Amino acid sequence: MSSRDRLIQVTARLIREKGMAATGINEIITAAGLPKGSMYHYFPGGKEELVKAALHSYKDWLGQSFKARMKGSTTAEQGLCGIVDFFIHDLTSSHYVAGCPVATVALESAGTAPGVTEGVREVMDHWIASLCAYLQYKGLAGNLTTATDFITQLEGALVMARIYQSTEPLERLKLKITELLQNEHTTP
Amino acid sequence: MSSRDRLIQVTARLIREKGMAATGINEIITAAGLPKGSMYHYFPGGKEELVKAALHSYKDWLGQSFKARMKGSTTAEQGLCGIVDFFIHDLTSSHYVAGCPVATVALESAGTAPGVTEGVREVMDHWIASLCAYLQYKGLAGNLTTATDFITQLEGALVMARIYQSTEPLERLKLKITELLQNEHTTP
DNA sequence: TTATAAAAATAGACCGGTCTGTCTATTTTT
DNA sequence: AAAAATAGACAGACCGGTCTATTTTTATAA
Repeated sequence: MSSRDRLIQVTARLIREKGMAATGINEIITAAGLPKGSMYHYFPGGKEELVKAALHSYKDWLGQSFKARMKGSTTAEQGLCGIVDFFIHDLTSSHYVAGCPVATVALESAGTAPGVTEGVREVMDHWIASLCAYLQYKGLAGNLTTATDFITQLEGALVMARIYQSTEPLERLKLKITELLQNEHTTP
Repeated sequence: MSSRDRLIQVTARLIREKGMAATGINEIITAAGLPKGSMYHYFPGGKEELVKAALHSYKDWLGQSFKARMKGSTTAEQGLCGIVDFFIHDLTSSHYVAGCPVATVALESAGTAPGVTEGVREVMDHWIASLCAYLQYKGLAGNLTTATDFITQLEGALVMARIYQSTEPLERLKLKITELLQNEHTTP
């Protein structure tokens, strides 16, 4: 992996675990095994640019994972269920250290760093659009609202899962998927 | 207000806006107009103890607000709607700087500071129990699950609201309250 | 193919500032 | 007089970021 990619990967992991403010530049370059010069060579914009690149990498990574789980399933219900399972696996295998890759940064930056929040928004938009395309592909009259509702509930479940160190909130979300899909295309 | 309370209030506001890691002790004491000696006099445990005290204050404050909105409403639907409206007001009047008081800290501390996460969990437990008691008071066969589901969806909506700087996620939650209550006590 | 110039990347010392936390006084209250 | 609270200097570590070399790679020309 290139030095640039290594910086992004390390940053992505650290901000996912403890957020942006608690993740230092020195910590990042030490974990990546690179000198500070390299970091500011690839990311002249400093920490903010690096964080945005890390968010961007999540956009691609999760977007791909979403598509894979969608296309590998026969029904929309199964697809959404697979996405939830994906996060269940991530949570348990990391002992609840790895939650939603962007939520922590989103809350940290909401009032203070508009540029970072914009990056978060781009990731969200991509996830929702990706999900929406899948729902339509599966023949559902799914619109952006349906996909947005699912992601919203997923975010809530991920917050609660990390607080209580339990997958129960996500298991409950899985139970509600059918109902969520049914209710959506009956309402205007 | 006592010096101790002032420290708690200031800390509560700051961690709500930008989290725990980005909020410094010096910033807190400056905003509170107190010397460092006072801070470590009241909170010998340092930053963590102060943050936990701030979380505790949120427990009381929001718990009271919840009860007030519940008792002031005729139906359970109206009560829950009032809670959502409470957050809508907080978000808009603060220009989306003030979201859920504990979510940011919850995500920041989930993997790194167990003591703080425990504080978050105590707040959540209190909110859920308070909500549950209200649902039963209103004659619903509401159990902990119903209240937990509502809070979970509220958390998700609050995250999305801050990302998109919009109250729409919360407005959509309001529309789903009736359905949420109906579905709950029909399932075992 | 080799010599050389230009560009890219690596390396880390260093800067001013801020971090949490400690410590000793001094003032205020009991 | 004793206890509580206020006051802030100070310490050692770390912060993000800048800056100058040095090494490595790439491109070009003989």
